[in-house]
Amino acid sequence: MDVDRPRKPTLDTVAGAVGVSRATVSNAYNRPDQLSAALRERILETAAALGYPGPDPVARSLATRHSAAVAFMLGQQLSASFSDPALSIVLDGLASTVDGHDHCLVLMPGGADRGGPRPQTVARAQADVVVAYSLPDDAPALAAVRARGLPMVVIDQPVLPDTARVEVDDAGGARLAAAHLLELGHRRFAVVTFSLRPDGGNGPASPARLAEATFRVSRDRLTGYLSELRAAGVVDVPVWECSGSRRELSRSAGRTLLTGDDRPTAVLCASDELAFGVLQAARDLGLAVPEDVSVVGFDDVPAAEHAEPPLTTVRQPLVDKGRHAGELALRLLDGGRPGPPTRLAVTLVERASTALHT
Amino acid sequence: MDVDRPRKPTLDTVAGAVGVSRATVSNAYNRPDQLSAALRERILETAAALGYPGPDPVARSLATRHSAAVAFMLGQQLSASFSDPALSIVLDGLASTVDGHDHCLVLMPGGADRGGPRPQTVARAQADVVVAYSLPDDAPALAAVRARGLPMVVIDQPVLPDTARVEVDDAGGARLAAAHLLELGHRRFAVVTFSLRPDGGNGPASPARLAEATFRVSRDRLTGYLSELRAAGVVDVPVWECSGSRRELSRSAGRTLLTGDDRPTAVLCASDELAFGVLQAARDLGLAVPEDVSVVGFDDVPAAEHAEPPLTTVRQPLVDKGRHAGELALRLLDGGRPGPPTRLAVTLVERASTALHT
DNA sequence: CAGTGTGACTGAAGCGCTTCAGAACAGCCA
DNA sequence: TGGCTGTTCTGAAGCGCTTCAGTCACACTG
Repeated sequence: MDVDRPRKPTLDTVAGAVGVSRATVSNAYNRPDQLSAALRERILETAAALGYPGPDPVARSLATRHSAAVAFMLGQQLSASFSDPALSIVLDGLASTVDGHDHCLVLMPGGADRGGPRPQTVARAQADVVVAYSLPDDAPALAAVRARGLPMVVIDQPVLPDTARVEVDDAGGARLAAAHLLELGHRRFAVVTFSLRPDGGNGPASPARLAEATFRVSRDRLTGYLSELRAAGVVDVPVWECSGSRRELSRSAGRTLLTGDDRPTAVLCASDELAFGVLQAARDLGLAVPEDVSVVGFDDVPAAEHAEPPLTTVRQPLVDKGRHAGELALRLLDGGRPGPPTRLAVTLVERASTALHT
Repeated sequence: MDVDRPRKPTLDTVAGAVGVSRATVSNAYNRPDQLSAALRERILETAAALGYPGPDPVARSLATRHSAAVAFMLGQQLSASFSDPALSIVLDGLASTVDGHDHCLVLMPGGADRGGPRPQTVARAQADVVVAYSLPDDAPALAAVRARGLPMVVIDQPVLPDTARVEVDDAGGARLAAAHLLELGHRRFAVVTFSLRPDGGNGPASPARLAEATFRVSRDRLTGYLSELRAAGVVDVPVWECSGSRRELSRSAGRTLLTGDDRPTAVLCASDELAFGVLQAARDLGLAVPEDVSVVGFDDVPAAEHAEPPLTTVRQPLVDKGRHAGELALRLLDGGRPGPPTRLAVTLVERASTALHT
C-alpha cells in the first residue's frame, strides 16, 4: 500500500521539474539576488504546484551548521508558571524576541534532575544557544550544555565562566524593601520565601538550610532582607520556606507566622505571589493590612496593583529580562562574545500594603 | 586566531582515535548490542577524553528522518499563560509526556498571524508532529502545517481532516452549569466570556459577533450556556466579551453587569479566571456571593477551590488533556493513524459560589 | 574436515540541503 | 576584435550521522 504513495518532493524534485540545478532552486529560496526574477518566479510556482513546502529545516541546519533555534532551560516544572507569573512574562519576552528573528524556541522544563532538565534532554536538543533560567547552581543540565560547547546566557543565576548574563539586583531590591519597612518603624519581621533547594522543603528554614540554598534568587532576596535588618539590629527573624510559589503555600505559612502575641508587624515575601497568600492569611485571621501588619512582595507582577490592598513591592523589569536574554542569545548565535553582564535596575513601588508601625 | 582552534570532534574523530569504523562508533551510542562491551567501553572513554558530546542531533535527525521533537502551537501570546492557568497545566502535561520519551518541545507562541504563529515560523520548525492548542479556526499556521505534511493533533479545536484530536465537551459542561443555576431558581443571567475572535474586542457582544466567533472554546461554552437557558425560556441574556482572560477584565465587566435594578442573579463565566474577576466585582459593589448573586466558572483550576467563596465550576481534566495530546503525538510520530477523537469528560463541581435564588 | 552458524565489525550509500569556485554568455568600451 | 566586467547558472564537495548488506574470523557440529 505504501508502494505508490508519492515521495515527498525535495529540492531535487523541483529542480528536475523546472530543469535547473539544485543550487538554483536553493538560491531561489535563500538568495533571490543570485538568479533572474523570472526564473525565481517559475521555480516558486513549480514548487507550489508540486506541493514542495520549502527547504527542509533539518537538512538546512546541517548544511549551514546552525539550527535557528534557542533552547530555554527551566529550574522548575512548567506548571509552576501558572503560579509564577514572572516566569511566563520573561518567557514571553524571550519568545517574541527570538521569534521576531525567525528562530524557534525549544523548551526544556526542569524539575527532573536536581531541578533542571535532564542532561539527556539537553544533549538531544536541536538548538545552538541556550538560555538558562533560574536553575539551581549544581544542575547537571548546566554541565551538559558545557559539554556540547553551546554558548549560553543565564538569567537569575550565579556567574558561570564564559556565559552571557542578565541579572537583576535581587539583594539590593530586597534591601530597599527592608529599609522601607524599617523606616516605617517596624521591628518585628518575618520572611516568606520560595524554594531554597529543589527538594520540596516546606516550613521554617534553619540558618543551616539558608546557608545551603542553591537557588540564587531565593538566596539573594533572602540575604538582602536579612542583612538589611541585621544592620539595623534586628536579628532572629523567622524565615518560612514554601516548597513552591503558589499562594496557597504562603497562605498557610502566613497563618502560622501571624498567630501569637509577638507576631510580626511586617512580612517580607520573596515574590508577589507569595505576598498574595500572606494577604489572604491576614484576612483569614481578621488582621487588617496595613494597619495590623505590613506586607511587601517582589517582582511587581500586573496583579500586584490590583491586590487588596494594592501591594508594595520591588519592581523588576520582567519583560526586559526576557527580551534582553533573547537579544544576548541572538548575539551569541552570530558569534558574538558574552560581554559583561547586563544588570537591570529594580525599584521600590510603594503602594498600600505597608504603613507606619503605630 | 581562529586557525588553531581545534575543530569540534565528530564521530569520525572518535572513530579515528579508537581505530574503528564510524559505523561502530555510531553503534556504540545507538545499538550497544552490535558490538562487544569492551570495545564499546573503549569508544565511550575515548569520546569522553576527546570531549565528544555524542552524536549531533541535527545530523542524526537528517539521517533518521525524524527529529524527536514535537511542536506546540498556541492561539495566544505566551504571557497569556499567567492569566490562563489552564494553558500552563495542559502544556505541562504535554511537556512531561513528551520529555519522558526523550522528545523535545518546540514552542510556537501565537498572537502574530490571525491569532496563531506565523506560517514562516511553522515552516522552519524542526519537529515532526505538531500539537495545536486553541487556535482560531482560520489561523494560517494550520495551513502551514498541512503544507509540510506533518501529522497534527489538535486540542480544543474544530475537526480538521486527518488530524488526531483531544476534545472536551465544552458545550455539555456549560449546559450542566446553566442547568444547575436554573434548578436553583435563577432567571436573570449574564455571561462573561473571553475572546471570540483574535481582534481585541472587549465589551458587550452582539448576536452577530457571537455568530462569528472563531475561537471554538469560547463559542462552545457560550452556546452551551445560552442554549440551555433558551430551552428554559430564558432569552436576551447579556454577553460580555473580555479581550483576554485576565481577571481584571472580567472584574470591570462584572462591575457594569452587576449594576442596576434588574441586575442578574447569576453570572456564567467562560473560565475560572474570569469568574474570579466577577467575584471581585461583586465584592467591589458590596454584593454577597452567593446570597446576592451566584457565580460559576469553568475549568476547575487549583485556585477555584481556594477562592472566596470556593467556586462552583465545571471541571475539565486539564493535565489529562495535555498528557493525551502528548501520547497521541507520540503515536503519530510512530506512524500511527489519527483514529477517532479522544473525548474527555467534564463534571460539575458544586461549591459555595452558587445558591438558591430567593 | 567440510559445513554452518554466529558475533563483531566495516564500506559505502544516502538523508536534503548550502556554498563556492567556476563556466558560459552577453554587453561594453576602446 | 580583444579584453573586461557582470550576470546567471551549475558541479561537486561536504555538513555529521545512520543503516544495511556484507566480509571476516572463529567456534561448533556431525
